[in-house]
Amino acid sequence: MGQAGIARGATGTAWSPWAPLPLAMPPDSEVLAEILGGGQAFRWRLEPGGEWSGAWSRNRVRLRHGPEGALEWSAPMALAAASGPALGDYLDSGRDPRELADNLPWRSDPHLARCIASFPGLRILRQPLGETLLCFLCSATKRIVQIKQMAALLAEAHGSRIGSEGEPAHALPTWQELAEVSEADLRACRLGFRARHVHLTARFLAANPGWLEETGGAPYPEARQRLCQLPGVGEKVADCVLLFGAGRLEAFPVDVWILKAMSRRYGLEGWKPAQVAQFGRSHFGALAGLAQQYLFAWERMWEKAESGNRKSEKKQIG
DNA sequence: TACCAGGTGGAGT
DNA sequence: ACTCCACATGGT
Repeated sequence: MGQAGIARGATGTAWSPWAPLPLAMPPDSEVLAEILGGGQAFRWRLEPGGEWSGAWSRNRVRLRHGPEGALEWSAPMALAAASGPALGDYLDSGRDPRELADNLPWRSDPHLARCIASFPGLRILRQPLGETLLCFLCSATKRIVQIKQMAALLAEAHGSRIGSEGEPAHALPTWQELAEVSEADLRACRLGFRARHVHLTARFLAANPGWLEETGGAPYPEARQRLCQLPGVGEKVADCVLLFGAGRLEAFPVDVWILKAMSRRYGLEGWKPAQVAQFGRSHFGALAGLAQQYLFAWERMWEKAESGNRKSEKKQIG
């Protein structure tokens, strides 16, 4: 594959040659895993070869580390011309994550400083608004791997094909497409009680064209309020949609991990989610959502390490 | 086997 | 306004 020309995978899909992806502060493999697989997006998977394959809108790409820690991308030949710019936009390549993080109040917040240092180059993705809404409607009381599974089933069953073959080969269904899908068929995608929310939201959005796009452009408080009118969307999901699907970095989603983090690291024991959200926006400021992602990543890493420690203790004692 | 997962909505105080 | 709980499903 070193020579010029196209690569052909085992499935027969022709992929463009690997091309460099210019990125300030490219993430190492751990941080890349946090960006693509850490709960912002649910359409990426780590292939056996070590590269990531993902899909959004009508795009499909593969991503891997090249020489010097830089990132390289490849896409199905027919889509490759559009995929480069699209991937740059998706990864917010125009911004330097170090500069963004430097505008967080880490100087007066030792825990935040520690989180930022642990995930250098962490980025907030710029995902399509509709897809972000769909995935986070599915997210309620589910683990990330399960949300990925639901998204994959929805795409396969109800999304249009992207490119020719290989995985993931289907786009997520649009809201127009979802409006034609019965609640029972959504349940068949293992959505459980979330199927009703997706179904009702789809009917609403199909009946109100432009509503979602208008919401994405509205000022934060109004956008949040509008999203919360959708069935299945509460304050947490609304904030995730605005943060990951509309680039609204002031949104501060509060899930169980952030509740733990704010309780353990900031002493906010027993605080309600709405109170924590208010605290987060005011303490972390205009980039609160970025701070949130650092806290989220750090807390999950910490708990994983903690459970690992307990296991090895048990081993030694028993 | 219980308990938990990037929660929300409705009912009852 | 606040508290409690059902809601589907799969993993530990």
